[in-house]
Amino acid sequence: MERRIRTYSTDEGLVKSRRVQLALYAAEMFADKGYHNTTVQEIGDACGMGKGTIYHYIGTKEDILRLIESKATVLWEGFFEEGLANFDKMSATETLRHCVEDFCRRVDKYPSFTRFWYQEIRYAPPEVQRAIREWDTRAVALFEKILAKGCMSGEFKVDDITMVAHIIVSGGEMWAVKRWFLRKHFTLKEYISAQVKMTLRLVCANECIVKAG
Amino acid sequence: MERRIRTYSTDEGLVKSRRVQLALYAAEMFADKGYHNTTVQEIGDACGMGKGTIYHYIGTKEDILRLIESKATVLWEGFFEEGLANFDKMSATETLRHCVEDFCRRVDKYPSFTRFWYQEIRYAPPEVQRAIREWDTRAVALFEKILAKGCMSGEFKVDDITMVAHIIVSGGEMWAVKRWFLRKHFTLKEYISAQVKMTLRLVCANECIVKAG
Amino acid sequence: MERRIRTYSTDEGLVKSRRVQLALYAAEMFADKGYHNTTVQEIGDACGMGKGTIYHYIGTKEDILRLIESKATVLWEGFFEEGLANFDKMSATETLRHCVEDFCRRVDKYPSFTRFWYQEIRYAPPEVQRAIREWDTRAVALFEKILAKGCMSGEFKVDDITMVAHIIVSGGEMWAVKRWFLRKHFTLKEYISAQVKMTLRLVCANECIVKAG
Amino acid sequence: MERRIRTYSTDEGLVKSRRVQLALYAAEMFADKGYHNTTVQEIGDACGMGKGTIYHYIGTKEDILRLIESKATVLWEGFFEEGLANFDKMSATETLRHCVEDFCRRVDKYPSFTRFWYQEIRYAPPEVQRAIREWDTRAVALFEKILAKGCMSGEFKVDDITMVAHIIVSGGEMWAVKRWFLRKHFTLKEYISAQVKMTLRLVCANECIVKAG
DNA sequence: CATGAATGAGGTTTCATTCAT
DNA sequence: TATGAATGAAACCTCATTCAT
Repeated sequence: MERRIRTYSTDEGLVKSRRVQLALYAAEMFADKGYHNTTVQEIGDACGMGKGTIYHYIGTKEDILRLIESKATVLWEGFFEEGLANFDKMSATETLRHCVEDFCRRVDKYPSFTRFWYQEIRYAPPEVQRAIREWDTRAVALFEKILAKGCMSGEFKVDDITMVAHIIVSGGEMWAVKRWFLRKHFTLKEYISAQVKMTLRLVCANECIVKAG
Repeated sequence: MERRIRTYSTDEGLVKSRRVQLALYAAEMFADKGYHNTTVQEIGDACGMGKGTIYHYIGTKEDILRLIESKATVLWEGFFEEGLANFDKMSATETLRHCVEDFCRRVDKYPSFTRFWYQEIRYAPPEVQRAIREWDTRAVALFEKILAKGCMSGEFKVDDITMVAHIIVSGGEMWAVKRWFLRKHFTLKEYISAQVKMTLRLVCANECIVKAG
Repeated sequence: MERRIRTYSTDEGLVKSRRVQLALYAAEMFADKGYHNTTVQEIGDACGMGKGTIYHYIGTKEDILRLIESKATVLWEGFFEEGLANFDKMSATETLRHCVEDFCRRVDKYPSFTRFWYQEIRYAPPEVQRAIREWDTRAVALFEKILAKGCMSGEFKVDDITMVAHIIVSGGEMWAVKRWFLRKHFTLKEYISAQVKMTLRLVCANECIVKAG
Repeated sequence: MERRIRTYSTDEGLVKSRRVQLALYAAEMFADKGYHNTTVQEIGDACGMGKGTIYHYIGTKEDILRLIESKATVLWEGFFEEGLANFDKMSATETLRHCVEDFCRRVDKYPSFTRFWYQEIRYAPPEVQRAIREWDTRAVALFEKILAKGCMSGEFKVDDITMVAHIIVSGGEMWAVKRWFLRKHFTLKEYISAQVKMTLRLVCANECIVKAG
């Protein structure tokens, strides 16, 4: 997707590095002030680029949204692969714990990305919206797989796999989205451990007796 | 807060009704297209008001955000009171179930409010941001109270009350925020029942054995 | 063509009058300073409209070119009809004389239109280019018809009708295009009479003997 | 005029050749797309020069217009001299025929010069405008001289020498300016022969009887 | 000498807001 | 009271020009 963005430069390395710079600063600023409250000028100031320079590496302000989206690859690099890599050697419980932790840590590492996608997605062009939701869906799908395996092995007992997977993913994302609240009460470590605990409680086989339903 | 918004009209009833109209239509439109992609003109068209007329009842486009926030009272009307009203007559479990259900239904009734607050809050003036978060915090506090009571009565066993309350609230809100995903998999009824089930599982006293944490 | 131009106004009469105003002033300015040396601001100043007001009646600066083209109808109104109306009552010679005169006078009345089309046509969108050339072609065709009739009646003797028609039309247009030169040497009256004389000389039946060819 | 254009180079030969290159390519491009739709970048691409290199040989984009004008010398090289050189040996008719032909051929050889001067002259600085019109005026003057001689010798009979000279020159220029029309109907050879014929008809001594004037 | 990355002035366009009717 | 025509501030974007390499 990034390939199609206009540039006046032919130095591929430079283009790449400038775009990374732009995406990083802009994601931060968009998450903080919103896409429409951030001018190209300001982004330029933040990156130490002139307004005109920016337009050597993008064609449109909207393209910055594309850049940010394409930086998601960095954020998720290895997440989906690693999660499943050791599937055989580890128990489902271990895998789940590992993935929940990893997921939360990644969210914490680039919180602006998550906030961005919750908040600014509407201003992005449709392909970007689709792409971002795709990531989300993939994450849910990963956890579905893990849960399914755990159920088959008898480690887990889950009524609705999709629902639990969704809760896990949303739970991780909240760390970025509801920062203002969560940071007041938890450290990252605490939050992660709570998420893990909660998750395991939701899936553990010897279910507590729920009196009504 | 709404009191301070400029109006050229002296007919209080008219002011009120016009503002309700504005808030309703605008909330919808902002949730759909975003604050900055919705022009005053369009809002006027949607409400059947001329652009000029709108400015008889507000001073600034931003004021519409204030109106929307103050309409939240309608959304939450009775929620906090009812939740606690029958505290004595009902068990904590019953109260919890009731409140989770009620919460989800309210989110479902005006999804644009929730989406609005997740997505457009950044464009609102600080007092409005604070006010909106206040609602959120109040909801969390309500569930904290319920959980605390349940713990004291021995019905529940919860490690971290705040965390669970937060999960409940976020879970409800997700119904509006992740519509695009959840509607594909669940009806409102299913979602609510899953939320309730999950919640109870998280708090039930005869806990499942979690191996690590 | 004008129909498709964006406007925010619904008052059709107003739209029309504003657009006429714009077209007139802009044609003048474009002919004088060129499309690209004339800012929308300046056009606004000239018409006594604010920059923003202009954009209530057009969507794009380019649209002004469309407006100008569509004002050509006014310039040519009646030209093609009248020319042929009295075809039966008048001799071909009389008709020719009349049309040449009329053509020159029209060019003189709105010289900026002709200069515009010689000079700025390249900046106009393709449909406008086509439309303008269409007018030119129609004018040539009119003279072709007159010449053909004269030839049949024996009044004229013309080798290449198209060529002569082209010369007549270009000759008239030059009055606007080469103003800077022609005005130094001729008045409009003189120019017209010279054009007529030249034309008749080119078509008269008792041809002079051209010694070589 | 060209002398005054800034250069950072001291190698006069290089400067000259670079400028010729620039003028040729740019004239073409300006005639095709217009001065303002042609970027310095594009001119550089066309000539195989870097954008920066161009600015070693000119000071301003406008200077390219100066270069183009000064390349007109090439176009007209010999035209004025040759025309009059054999004035004594040839009849006025022969001279006239020769010059009309030569004029048309030169227009055809570098049509972009003519189109350029009809269309982009307004974007050129005043001295250039004056210079270009000077060429035009010189051409008219040349034909005036020829016509005058022919009148004196009795070969021609012309009412208004200036007018006829103007018609000849414009007629030649039209071959470049109204290409889109003329090429559909004539080859260069046909056009030239028609121009010659027409010219001779306009000046021949045993005039046809024109009934009015 | 040649290059192209960087710059910012200046243009177009949008849209919240005012104000006369 | 209701309207929408008028406005201009402020945003995006282009591109001539400079300058370090």
